[in-house]
Amino acid sequence: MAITIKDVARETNLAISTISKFINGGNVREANRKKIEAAIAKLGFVPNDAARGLRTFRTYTVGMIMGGASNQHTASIISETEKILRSRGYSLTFIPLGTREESMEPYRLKEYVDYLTDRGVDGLFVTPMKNEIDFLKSAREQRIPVVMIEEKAIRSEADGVLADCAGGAYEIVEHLVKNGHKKIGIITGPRGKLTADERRRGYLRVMEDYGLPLREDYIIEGDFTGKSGYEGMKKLWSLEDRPTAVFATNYDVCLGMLEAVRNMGIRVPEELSLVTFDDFDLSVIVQPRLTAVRQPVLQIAETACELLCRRMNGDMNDFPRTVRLKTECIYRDSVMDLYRQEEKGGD
Amino acid sequence: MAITIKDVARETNLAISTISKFINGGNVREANRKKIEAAIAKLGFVPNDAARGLRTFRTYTVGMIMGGASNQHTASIISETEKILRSRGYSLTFIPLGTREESMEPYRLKEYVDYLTDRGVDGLFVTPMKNEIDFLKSAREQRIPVVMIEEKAIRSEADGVLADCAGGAYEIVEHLVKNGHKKIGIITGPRGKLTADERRRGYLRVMEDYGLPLREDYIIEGDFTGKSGYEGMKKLWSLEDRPTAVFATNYDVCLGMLEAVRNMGIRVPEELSLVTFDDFDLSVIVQPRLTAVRQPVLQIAETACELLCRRMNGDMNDFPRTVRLKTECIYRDSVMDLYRQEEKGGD
DNA sequence: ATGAAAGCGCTAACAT
DNA sequence: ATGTTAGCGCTTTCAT
Repeated sequence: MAITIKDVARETNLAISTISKFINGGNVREANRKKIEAAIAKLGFVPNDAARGLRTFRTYTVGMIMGGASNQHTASIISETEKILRSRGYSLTFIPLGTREESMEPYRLKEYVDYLTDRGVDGLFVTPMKNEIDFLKSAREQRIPVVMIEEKAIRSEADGVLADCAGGAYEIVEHLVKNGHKKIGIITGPRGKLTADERRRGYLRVMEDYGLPLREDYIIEGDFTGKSGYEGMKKLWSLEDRPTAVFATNYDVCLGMLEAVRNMGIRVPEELSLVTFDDFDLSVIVQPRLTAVRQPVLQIAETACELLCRRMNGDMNDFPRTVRLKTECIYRDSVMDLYRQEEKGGD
Repeated sequence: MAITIKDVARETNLAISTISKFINGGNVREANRKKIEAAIAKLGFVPNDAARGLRTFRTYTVGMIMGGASNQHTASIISETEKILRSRGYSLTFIPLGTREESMEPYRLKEYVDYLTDRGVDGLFVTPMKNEIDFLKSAREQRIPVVMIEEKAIRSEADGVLADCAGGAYEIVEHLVKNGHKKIGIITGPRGKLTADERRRGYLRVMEDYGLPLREDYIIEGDFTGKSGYEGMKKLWSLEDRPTAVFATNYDVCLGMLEAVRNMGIRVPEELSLVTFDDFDLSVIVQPRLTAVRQPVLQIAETACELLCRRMNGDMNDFPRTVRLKTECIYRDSVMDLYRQEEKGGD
């Protein structure tokens, strides 16, 4: 950091303001442009962001508060987001939310947002596990734009980019129905969390549209943790009239569910069919390979960056905006075709 | 960011420099201390890091270049590191290396280091997938301390914190031997990568110490990717004289190996015993549960932070330092006891 | 212990 | 198009 704009000015015999202008894309005489470029290269000058930020009231930094990336899905979003942001001149200050083993630390969210807005960020990505009371307060007060990824604040105080959860859930549950399943269990996410509610809604709509009876004992209230998946599965299997298929509404729930399935020695899909939201990166090694809803992670990242950058540039045109991205169902081996089984004379 | 130190000075009728002194832990009269604290609380003053950094030539930011966190192991390190650093007043600028699906992007490492040192960081954590030529050059020139996590630069230009790989590998391979295995395959990491070389060494030492013949066809040269695990396993299984056990030297290799095992319908541990480096967070759902070497992730994070903070405070006392942390073997169900099998009259 | 003032590197308003 | 200069918020001598 020894080389400053002053050194470049001296080297080129130009005023520092001219150098500054050049750096920021202003017009300079062709001859000077070359001189400046040469000097910058020779000296290895890099603008000091702290100094620049002091004047412009910008930090060229974007904060990101997100789950601990213990799955490919989240990891891809982080990775892609960082790459795009960096290409646009922002670096990423990252605060990981607790990983699966730890507690969910739900009540820290506001603290993290405050921390980042205090330290200074030009924008913020947040993917809450659970919405806290007015956790975006400091961002709002300081007019720091926030884009929520994979979630949407109830009070529309931020933009949101998320998958079409209801649609994805609908499609995958419908797949079960089309394969002859009528007794379908679901392990849900926490009430009040939009993505959770929507996935539940997708399930409910399929049941409604196909005229299938809604059984309360098949709807397990979970909270998107592995534990709730594990216990939910146990509960479902302990029913007298067991479901023939279960829908896990996110990655962690699915993990817990699989653990229970394994512990109880349930054969999939012979005894029980399984589908899940969030594509399972380890599906290649999990027996059998899971039929799943895949979220368009790259698109989510791109859209979120695009939106946040627009906001950071002051374009609040369509605020608050909620962008929905289509999901994709990946059909694998975890669903039994009950019709075919019947033909074969099976149970 | 509207409230500045000036406002606090005005509110308290003290000089700016006194407020500054107080903020930085200097001595002020008791009465003034109270006045200042009250004013800060009332106004909600937060020091501007950009301005502060402009004077102190610090950014209060630490860079981290690390794998994309697609497994629990990496996620825990990132999460823990960020938490510790934040408690010490640093925020984390994160650059994820490519996730598993993508290319390894090995030749970008230097670019990332340059980016971070240019943007300005007080310190740097790096976990390279592969060492590039002098990728720490810019950090060295700018005297930005670097702590390598889970790796150690060949040229000792940085501190390193890593698990006792050779020891861990030794222990887990020895476990195979103790269970009667003599024909043991290994899928290695890339030559020249310290952690890879050490894990290989642990394997070799067991073979040496127990007087087991070293068979070249059992040593598969991999590169720590899932692909090499997959292909390595296929190669091993295609041998006329197959190994009875295989050692996967990292998480990704293990994943690939498991995929191959699954595709070829190999029964574990009946036909083949498996052990792996890096504890498998999904071991609960992988059939059978894998015997693995667990790295002390929390300790690694703590030690790395401790070391980097010392360096950032100018304490280069024991530089360059390499800290070794003991691993732990988790014994599960993926290893067949060949002795017991013999008694039973098995093959 | 407190205050006055210089200046970190940069941008932006204004003057040329 | 280029130069001059003030000042962003803070730390840090140097006086007092």
